Amino acid sequence: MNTVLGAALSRQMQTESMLSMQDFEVLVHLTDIDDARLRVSELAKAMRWEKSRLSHHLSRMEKRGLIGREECSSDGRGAFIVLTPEGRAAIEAAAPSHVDAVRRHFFAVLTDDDVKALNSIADRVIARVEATDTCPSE
Amino acid sequence: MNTVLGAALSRQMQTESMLSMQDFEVLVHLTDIDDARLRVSELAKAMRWEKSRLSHHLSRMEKRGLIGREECSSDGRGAFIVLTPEGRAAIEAAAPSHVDAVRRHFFAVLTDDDVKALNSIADRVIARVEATDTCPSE
DNA sequence: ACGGAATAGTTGACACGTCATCCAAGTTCG
DNA sequence: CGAACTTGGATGACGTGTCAACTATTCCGT
Repeated sequence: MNTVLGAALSRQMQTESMLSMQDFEVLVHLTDIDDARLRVSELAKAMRWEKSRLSHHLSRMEKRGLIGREECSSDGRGAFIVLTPEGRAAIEAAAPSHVDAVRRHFFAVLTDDDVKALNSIADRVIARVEATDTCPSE
Repeated sequence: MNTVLGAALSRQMQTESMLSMQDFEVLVHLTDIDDARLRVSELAKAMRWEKSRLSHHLSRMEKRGLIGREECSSDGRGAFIVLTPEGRAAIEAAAPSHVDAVRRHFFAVLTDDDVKALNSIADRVIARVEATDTCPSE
Protein backbone atom coordinates (compact mmCIF):
# COMPACT_ATOMS: atom_id res chain seq x y z
CA MET A 1 0.00 0.00 0.00
CA ASN A 2 2.71 2.29 1.06
CA THR A 3 4.71 1.78 -2.08
CA VAL A 4 1.82 2.05 -4.45
CA LEU A 5 0.25 5.06 -2.78
CA GLY A 6 3.51 6.92 -2.41
CA ALA A 7 4.39 6.34 -6.03
CA ALA A 8 1.04 7.59 -7.22
CA LEU A 9 1.18 10.73 -5.11
CA SER A 10 4.70 11.66 -6.02
CA ARG A 11 4.11 11.07 -9.68
CA GLN A 12 1.11 13.33 -9.51
CA MET A 13 2.97 16.10 -7.75
CA GLN A 14 5.98 15.82 -10.01
CA THR A 15 4.04 16.07 -13.22
CA GLU A 16 1.61 18.75 -12.09
CA SER A 17 3.82 20.99 -10.00
CA MET A 18 7.45 20.16 -10.76
CA LEU A 19 7.98 19.42 -7.08
CA SER A 20 9.01 16.20 -5.42
CA MET A 21 7.27 15.07 -2.27
CA GLN A 22 10.39 16.01 -0.39
CA ASP A 23 10.43 19.50 -1.79
CA PHE A 24 6.82 19.76 -0.76
CA GLU A 25 7.51 18.59 2.77
CA VAL A 26 10.25 21.14 3.20
CA LEU A 27 8.07 23.91 1.90
CA VAL A 28 5.19 22.87 4.14
CA HIS A 29 7.36 23.06 7.20
CA LEU A 30 8.59 26.47 6.17
CA THR A 31 5.14 27.89 5.58
CA ASP A 32 3.90 26.41 8.83
CA ILE A 33 5.84 28.92 10.84
CA ASP A 34 5.15 32.61 11.00
CA ASP A 35 8.23 34.30 9.65
CA ALA A 36 9.22 31.49 7.27
CA ARG A 37 12.69 31.42 8.73
CA LEU A 38 14.06 28.35 10.40
CA ARG A 39 17.34 26.96 11.64
CA VAL A 40 18.47 23.89 9.75
CA SER A 41 18.47 21.67 12.82
CA GLU A 42 14.99 22.74 13.85
CA LEU A 43 13.79 21.86 10.43
CA ALA A 44 15.59 18.54 10.49
CA LYS A 45 14.10 17.61 13.82
CA ALA A 46 10.62 18.65 12.76
CA MET A 47 10.86 16.58 9.61
CA ARG A 48 12.65 13.63 11.19
CA TRP A 49 15.33 13.94 8.52
CA GLU A 50 19.03 13.50 8.93
CA LYS A 51 20.93 16.76 8.90
CA SER A 52 23.01 15.61 6.01
CA ARG A 53 20.04 14.70 3.90
CA LEU A 54 18.42 18.00 4.63
CA SER A 55 21.57 19.91 3.83
CA HIS A 56 21.91 18.21 0.47
CA HIS A 57 18.28 18.76 -0.30
CA LEU A 58 18.39 22.40 0.70
CA SER A 59 21.34 22.94 -1.62
CA ARG A 60 19.35 21.58 -4.51
CA MET A 61 16.29 23.63 -3.58
CA GLU A 62 18.42 26.73 -3.22
CA LYS A 63 19.81 26.16 -6.67
CA ARG A 64 16.26 26.11 -7.98
CA GLY A 65 15.38 29.29 -6.13
CA LEU A 66 12.78 27.75 -3.82
CA ILE A 67 14.56 28.64 -0.59
CA GLY A 68 17.43 30.78 0.52
CA ARG A 69 20.05 30.67 3.27
CA GLU A 70 20.80 33.51 5.62
CA GLU A 71 23.57 33.88 8.15
CA CYS A 72 22.66 33.71 11.78
CA SER A 73 24.13 36.53 13.81
CA SER A 74 23.51 35.06 17.25
CA ASP A 75 25.22 31.76 16.43
CA GLY A 76 28.09 32.00 14.00
CA ARG A 77 27.80 28.38 12.97
CA GLY A 78 24.15 28.44 12.14
CA ALA A 79 22.13 29.24 9.10
CA PHE A 80 18.56 30.28 8.65
CA ILE A 81 16.50 28.81 5.89
CA VAL A 82 14.04 31.22 4.36
CA LEU A 83 11.21 30.69 1.96
CA THR A 84 11.60 32.70 -1.22
CA PRO A 85 8.63 34.18 -3.08
CA GLU A 86 9.14 31.50 -5.73
CA GLY A 87 9.02 28.83 -3.05
CA ARG A 88 5.80 30.23 -1.65
CA ALA A 89 4.27 30.42 -5.08
CA ALA A 90 5.28 26.84 -5.78
CA ILE A 91 3.68 25.38 -2.71
CA GLU A 92 0.55 27.42 -3.07
CA ALA A 93 0.20 26.11 -6.58
CA ALA A 94 0.88 22.52 -5.58
CA ALA A 95 -1.09 22.16 -2.38
CA PRO A 96 -4.70 22.05 -3.56
CA SER A 97 -4.28 19.30 -6.08
CA HIS A 98 -2.09 17.34 -3.72
CA VAL A 99 -4.69 17.49 -1.01
CA ASP A 100 -7.24 16.45 -3.52
CA ALA A 101 -5.12 13.50 -4.65
CA VAL A 102 -4.70 12.31 -1.09
CA ARG A 103 -8.42 12.52 -0.58
CA ARG A 104 -9.19 10.64 -3.76
CA HIS A 105 -6.57 7.92 -3.39
CA PHE A 106 -6.66 7.43 0.32
CA PHE A 107 -9.42 8.89 2.42
CA ALA A 108 -12.09 8.16 -0.15
CA VAL A 109 -11.90 4.45 0.63
CA LEU A 110 -11.59 4.79 4.42
CA THR A 111 -14.30 4.95 7.04
CA ASP A 112 -13.96 7.06 10.15
CA ASP A 113 -13.19 3.92 12.09
CA ASP A 114 -10.44 3.05 9.65
CA VAL A 115 -8.86 6.41 10.20
CA LYS A 116 -9.07 6.05 13.96
CA ALA A 117 -7.61 2.57 13.79
CA LEU A 118 -4.75 3.71 11.58
CA ASN A 119 -3.95 6.59 13.87
CA SER A 120 -3.82 4.36 16.85
CA ILE A 121 -1.69 1.78 15.09
CA ALA A 122 0.76 4.33 13.81
CA ASP A 123 1.12 5.90 17.23
CA ARG A 124 1.90 2.57 18.82
CA VAL A 125 4.35 1.45 16.16
CA ILE A 126 6.24 4.72 16.18
CA ALA A 127 6.45 4.73 19.94
CA ARG A 128 7.67 1.16 19.89
CA VAL A 129 10.30 1.70 17.24
CA GLU A 130 11.61 4.87 18.80
CA ALA A 131 11.70 3.23 22.21
CA THR A 132 13.75 0.20 21.17
CA ASP A 133 15.77 2.22 18.73
CA THR A 134 17.19 4.95 20.87
CA CYS A 135 17.52 3.99 24.47
CA PRO A 136 17.56 0.51 25.69
CA SER A 137 18.85 -2.92 26.45
CA GLU A 138 19.37 -4.19 22.93
CA MET B 1 4.96 5.23 10.82
CA ASN B 2 6.05 4.11 7.44
CA THR B 3 9.15 6.24 7.48
CA VAL B 4 10.17 5.37 10.98
CA LEU B 5 9.48 1.67 10.66
CA GLY B 6 11.15 1.35 7.30
CA ALA B 7 14.23 3.16 8.50
CA ALA B 8 14.53 0.93 11.55
CA LEU B 9 14.14 -2.27 9.57
CA SER B 10 16.56 -1.35 6.85
CA ARG B 11 19.16 -0.15 9.32
CA GLN B 12 18.87 -3.43 11.14
CA MET B 13 19.27 -5.50 8.00
CA GLN B 14 22.12 -3.40 6.73
CA THR B 15 24.18 -3.63 9.87
CA GLU B 16 23.47 -7.28 10.61
CA SER B 17 23.51 -8.81 7.17
CA MET B 18 25.11 -6.35 4.77
CA LEU B 19 21.95 -6.41 2.68
CA SER B 20 19.60 -3.61 1.82
CA MET B 21 15.87 -4.16 1.97
CA GLN B 22 15.85 -4.14 -1.79
CA ASP B 23 18.50 -6.82 -2.01
CA PHE B 24 16.43 -8.83 0.40
CA GLU B 25 13.26 -8.45 -1.62
CA VAL B 26 14.98 -9.61 -4.76
CA LEU B 27 16.43 -12.62 -3.02
CA VAL B 28 13.08 -13.50 -1.48
CA HIS B 29 11.42 -13.54 -4.87
CA LEU B 30 14.17 -15.70 -6.26
CA THR B 31 14.01 -18.26 -3.48
CA ASP B 32 10.24 -18.35 -3.69
CA ILE B 33 10.38 -20.23 -6.95
CA ASP B 34 11.62 -23.75 -7.40
CA ASP B 35 14.58 -23.53 -9.72
CA ALA B 36 15.68 -20.06 -8.62
CA ARG B 37 15.70 -18.88 -12.23
CA LEU B 38 13.49 -16.08 -13.42
CA ARG B 39 13.09 -13.82 -16.39
CA VAL B 40 13.77 -10.19 -15.59
CA SER B 41 10.29 -9.05 -16.56
CA GLU B 42 8.60 -11.72 -14.49
CA LEU B 43 10.62 -10.60 -11.53
CA ALA B 44 9.82 -6.97 -12.21
CA LYS B 45 6.13 -7.65 -12.38
CA ALA B 46 6.16 -9.76 -9.24
CA MET B 47 7.97 -7.05 -7.32
CA ARG B 48 6.05 -4.13 -8.81
CA TRP B 49 9.38 -2.59 -9.80
CA GLU B 50 10.23 -0.74 -12.95
CA LYS B 51 12.33 -2.78 -15.31
CA SER B 52 15.01 -0.14 -15.31
CA ARG B 53 15.26 -0.04 -11.57
CA LEU B 54 15.48 -3.79 -11.43
CA SER B 55 18.09 -3.90 -14.12
CA HIS B 56 20.28 -1.41 -12.28
CA HIS B 57 19.82 -3.24 -9.04
CA LEU B 58 20.60 -6.60 -10.56
CA SER B 59 23.82 -5.20 -11.97
CA ARG B 60 24.87 -4.12 -8.52
CA MET B 61 23.89 -7.44 -7.01
CA GLU B 62 25.69 -9.32 -9.73
CA LYS B 63 28.82 -7.34 -9.02
CA ARG B 64 28.57 -8.48 -5.42
CA GLY B 65 28.06 -12.09 -6.43
CA LEU B 66 24.55 -12.47 -5.06
CA ILE B 67 22.91 -13.31 -8.35
CA GLY B 68 23.96 -14.21 -11.87
CA ARG B 69 22.62 -13.70 -15.36
CA GLU B 70 22.18 -16.47 -17.89
CA GLU B 71 21.26 -16.24 -21.55
CA CYS B 72 17.86 -17.43 -22.57
CA SER B 73 17.94 -19.77 -25.54
CA SER B 74 14.26 -19.66 -26.40
CA ASP B 75 14.15 -15.87 -26.58
CA GLY B 76 17.36 -14.29 -27.74
CA ARG B 77 16.57 -10.97 -26.07
CA GLY B 78 15.88 -12.35 -22.66
CA ALA B 79 17.97 -13.10 -19.63
CA PHE B 80 17.47 -15.41 -16.74
CA ILE B 81 18.34 -14.29 -13.26
CA VAL B 82 19.73 -17.02 -11.08
CA LEU B 83 20.44 -17.17 -7.40
CA THR B 84 24.05 -17.92 -6.62
CA PRO B 85 25.12 -19.99 -3.62
CA GLU B 86 26.36 -16.77 -2.05
CA GLY B 87 22.97 -15.22 -2.60
CA ARG B 88 21.22 -18.14 -1.01
CA ALA B 89 23.57 -18.07 1.93
CA ALA B 90 23.02 -14.34 2.36
CA ILE B 91 19.26 -14.55 2.53
CA GLU B 92 19.28 -17.55 4.79
CA ALA B 93 21.50 -15.66 7.15
CA ALA B 94 19.41 -12.52 7.02
CA ALA B 95 15.88 -13.86 7.15
CA PRO B 96 15.50 -14.98 10.76
CA SER B 97 16.60 -11.77 12.37
CA HIS B 98 14.61 -9.73 9.89
CA VAL B 99 11.46 -11.67 10.67
CA ASP B 100 12.19 -11.19 14.31
CA ALA B 101 12.66 -7.45 13.86
CA VAL B 102 9.35 -7.15 12.04
CA ARG B 103 7.67 -9.05 14.83
CA ARG B 104 9.23 -6.93 17.53
CA HIS B 105 8.74 -3.56 15.89
CA PHE B 106 5.41 -4.10 14.26
CA PHE B 107 3.28 -7.09 15.14
CA ALA B 108 4.13 -6.93 18.79
CA VAL B 109 2.01 -3.83 19.22
CA LEU B 110 -0.89 -4.95 17.01
CA THR B 111 -3.97 -6.91 17.94
CA ASP B 112 -5.56 -9.41 15.57
CA ASP B 113 -8.21 -6.86 14.80
CA ASP B 114 -5.56 -4.30 13.93
CA VAL B 115 -4.01 -6.69 11.47
CA LYS B 116 -7.37 -7.44 9.88
CA ALA B 117 -8.17 -3.76 9.64
CA LEU B 118 -4.82 -2.98 8.07
CA ASN B 119 -5.20 -5.72 5.53
CA SER B 120 -8.58 -4.50 4.54
CA ILE B 121 -7.43 -0.90 4.30
CA ALA B 122 -4.40 -1.76 2.24
CA ASP B 123 -6.44 -3.86 -0.16
CA ARG B 124 -8.89 -1.06 -0.72
CA VAL B 125 -6.26 1.65 -1.16
CA ILE B 126 -4.21 -0.40 -3.59
CA ALA B 127 -7.25 -1.29 -5.64
CA ARG B 128 -8.27 2.33 -5.70
CA VAL B 129 -4.89 3.67 -6.73
CA GLU B 130 -4.36 1.07 -9.40
CA ALA B 131 -7.84 1.64 -10.75
CA THR B 132 -7.54 5.39 -11.15
CA ASP B 133 -3.91 5.17 -12.16
CA THR B 134 -4.01 2.84 -15.10
CA CYS B 135 -7.29 2.82 -16.93
CA PRO B 136 -9.73 5.57 -16.64
CA SER B 137 -11.21 8.92 -17.34
CA GLU B 138 -8.43 11.11 -16.03
C1' DA C 1 41.80 32.20 29.79
C1' DC C 2 42.64 27.91 27.51
C1' DG C 3 42.11 23.26 25.79
C1' DG C 4 38.97 19.62 25.04
C1' DA C 5 34.27 18.32 24.05
C1' DA C 6 29.91 19.14 21.96
C1' DT C 7 27.15 21.39 18.18
C1' DA C 8 25.79 23.37 13.49
C1' DG C 9 26.25 22.54 9.21
C1' DT C 10 28.70 21.08 4.78
C1' DT C 11 31.00 17.91 1.76
C1' DG C 12 32.37 13.69 -0.85
C1' DA C 13 31.84 9.06 -1.98
C1' DC C 14 28.86 5.85 -3.07
C1' DA C 15 24.20 3.22 -3.33
C1' DC C 16 19.72 3.89 -5.11
C1' DG C 17 15.47 5.42 -8.31
C1' DT C 18 13.56 7.56 -12.49
C1' DC C 19 13.33 9.03 -16.98
C1' DA C 20 14.45 9.03 -21.62
C1' DT C 21 16.91 6.58 -24.87
C1' DC C 22 18.86 2.86 -27.19
C1' DC C 23 19.52 -1.74 -29.20
C1' DA C 24 18.63 -6.19 -30.51
C1' DA C 25 15.47 -9.84 -31.09
C1' DG C 26 10.68 -10.98 -32.23
C1' DT C 27 6.01 -9.95 -34.54
C1' DT C 28 2.80 -8.31 -38.01
C1' DC C 29 1.25 -7.48 -42.27
C1' DG C 30 1.67 -5.81 -47.12
C1' DC D 1 10.47 -11.50 -48.07
C1' DG D 2 10.91 -6.93 -45.90
C1' DA D 3 9.45 -2.54 -43.58
C1' DA D 4 6.95 -0.96 -39.47
C1' DC D 5 6.13 -2.00 -34.83
C1' DT D 6 6.54 -4.17 -30.37
C1' DT D 7 9.05 -6.20 -26.57
C1' DG D 8 13.02 -7.52 -23.31
C1' DG D 9 16.36 -5.50 -21.37
C1' DA D 10 20.55 -2.37 -20.70
C1' DT D 11 22.53 2.25 -20.26
C1' DG D 12 23.51 7.20 -19.14
C1' DA D 13 22.24 11.29 -16.98
C1' DC D 14 20.63 13.17 -13.18
C1' DG D 15 18.16 13.71 -8.63
C1' DT D 16 18.09 11.61 -4.13
C1' DG D 17 19.64 9.20 0.57
C1' DT D 18 23.31 7.52 3.74
C1' DC D 19 27.54 7.30 5.97
C1' DA D 20 31.74 9.04 7.37
C1' DA D 21 34.74 12.73 7.57
C1' DC D 22 35.47 17.56 7.95
C1' DT D 23 35.29 22.77 9.36
C1' DA D 24 33.98 26.24 12.21
C1' DT D 25 31.94 27.82 16.27
C1' DT D 26 30.37 27.57 20.95
C1' DC D 27 30.39 25.49 25.56
C1' DC D 28 32.46 23.99 29.70
C1' DG D 29 35.62 22.59 33.26
C1' DT D 30 39.70 23.65 35.45
